[in-house]
Amino acid sequence: MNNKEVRVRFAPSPTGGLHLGGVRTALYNYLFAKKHGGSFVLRIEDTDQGRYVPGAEQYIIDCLEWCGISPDEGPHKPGPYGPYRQSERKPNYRKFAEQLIESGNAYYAFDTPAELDSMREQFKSESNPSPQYNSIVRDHMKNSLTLSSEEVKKLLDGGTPHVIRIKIPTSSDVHLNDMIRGEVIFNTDQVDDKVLLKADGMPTYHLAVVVDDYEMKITHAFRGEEWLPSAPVHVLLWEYLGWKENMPLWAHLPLILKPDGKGKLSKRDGDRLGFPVFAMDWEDPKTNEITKGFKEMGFLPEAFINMLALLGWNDGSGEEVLSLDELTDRFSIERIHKGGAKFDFEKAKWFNGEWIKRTNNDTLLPLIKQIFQNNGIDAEVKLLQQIIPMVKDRCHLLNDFIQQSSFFFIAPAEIDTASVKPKWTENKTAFFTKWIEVLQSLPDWDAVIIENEFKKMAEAEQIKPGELQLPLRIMLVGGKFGPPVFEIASLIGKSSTVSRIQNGLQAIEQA
RNA sequence: GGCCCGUUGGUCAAUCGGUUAAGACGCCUCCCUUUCACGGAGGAAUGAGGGGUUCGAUUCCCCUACGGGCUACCA
Repeated sequence: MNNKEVRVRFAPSPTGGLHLGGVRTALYNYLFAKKHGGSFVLRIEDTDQGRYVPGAEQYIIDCLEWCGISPDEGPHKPGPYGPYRQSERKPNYRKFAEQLIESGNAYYAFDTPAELDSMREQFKSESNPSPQYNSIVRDHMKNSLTLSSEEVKKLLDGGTPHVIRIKIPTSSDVHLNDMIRGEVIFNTDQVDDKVLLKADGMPTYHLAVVVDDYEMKITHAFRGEEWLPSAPVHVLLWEYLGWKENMPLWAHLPLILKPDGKGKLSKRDGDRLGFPVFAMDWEDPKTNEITKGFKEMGFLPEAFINMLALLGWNDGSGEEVLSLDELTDRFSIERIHKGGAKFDFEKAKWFNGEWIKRTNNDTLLPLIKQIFQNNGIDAEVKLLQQIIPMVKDRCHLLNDFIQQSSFFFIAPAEIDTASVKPKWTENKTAFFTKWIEVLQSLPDWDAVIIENEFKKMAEAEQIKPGELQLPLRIMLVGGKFGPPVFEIASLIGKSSTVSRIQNGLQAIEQA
């Protein structure tokens, strides 16, 4: 770190929804940058024109903003090291690839995809199911190592499609000092001659990540563990380009795994198991298929990032509910785990419940109002202000407010008569019929008064109040849930209470 | 197949050679509540296996097993 300003980057590909793992990588970048007073850069790695998805970039920016971890520099927020889209940096890469050819660390390769296929077919064997373009194979291929310089020049001048590959040295060890994993050693005999510059002139990830990290003065590079196997290529590139001194410190993050089976979490798992995998709703522009996001599922951003931060890291204190500021304060790379963590949606919901409880009612209000609106209910603000503190403790998701309080605004569509019908008796019908009259004559409409009257009358009728309270609840809210029943009655008002009892009685009789 | 990474209850995990092996989620019981929750009190449940090193290993080393990642002109 030696006095250099900390600069980190989150470098996603704009290929679709932003995955949990991606958000966590962005989050760790953000936490680390903020903790050290550094800069957090967003770089769009759109070098694969075939996988580019329009709208994905803006979506990523929106997700980060929702999470409260917006980058300091990026395509949306120009800084001194732009442009921040690799496609716009295209002219930049070729010269470095050619510089590598110049220094003997790379070469032109003219093999067609078909020739590569047949090579793989030819070298494929029981003991080597996936042959690589390596030091042995390259001698049998069409490249500037096997062709004469005249032939190469002719091909180049003739505009023959070609790529530039790194020339991996034989039998040497590449050392990588990972901040999380310590020293990892790779033998170059296991590494293949990766393509650096594609036939379309675009760099591959391998070249682009090194060039851009260098030019953007990145000091610490976080990425998923799936990148570890290609790390030696990157280390070699830093060396060959003469930038070794400036190579960022690497941190390969553990993966987020499927809750059940094995393997890394994918969008499919979310669909299959019924929980979101993306930060926010993602609509595929091709198919118009919408994949649910945590936001729309009713998560608070504070809870979402809190849960993610703790998936693979903790501060050792045992405290789990932490704000972004607290996370920033406590974050440390040394405490990031090495092993992958299975995602647990139940725990995620618990985090959200905790955050709903500790979020101001005023902050909650517009969110809840919006959710009601989405459900076709125009919730009156004054009423909401009374309802939110009453029900927030029973909600794990913001959407739970619908189940827990929609009956304040509209009469229940369905009534759970099955819970009361078996124990229903004639005298209960009589009770409620009479009770309606009492209610109508009540001068003041107040929860305590209603409750007292209710109990008084139950006693007079010689029925246990408990036997009557559940039916009353069912009639007012539709089921066995919600806050104290007399408070509900008080809030929905006399006429609604009376009409719901009337309808309820009818429904129970008919059931 | 090869290479690399990993392995404490069902899940997230603390422990940095000596502990009755924390805590949280989930689950179960009880209390509160004649709704559902919240809250409170309890409970069941963990060091993959085998070798070393050491007075002493969950902790250090090795092997095995298991899990994962990578093995594209995708990132």
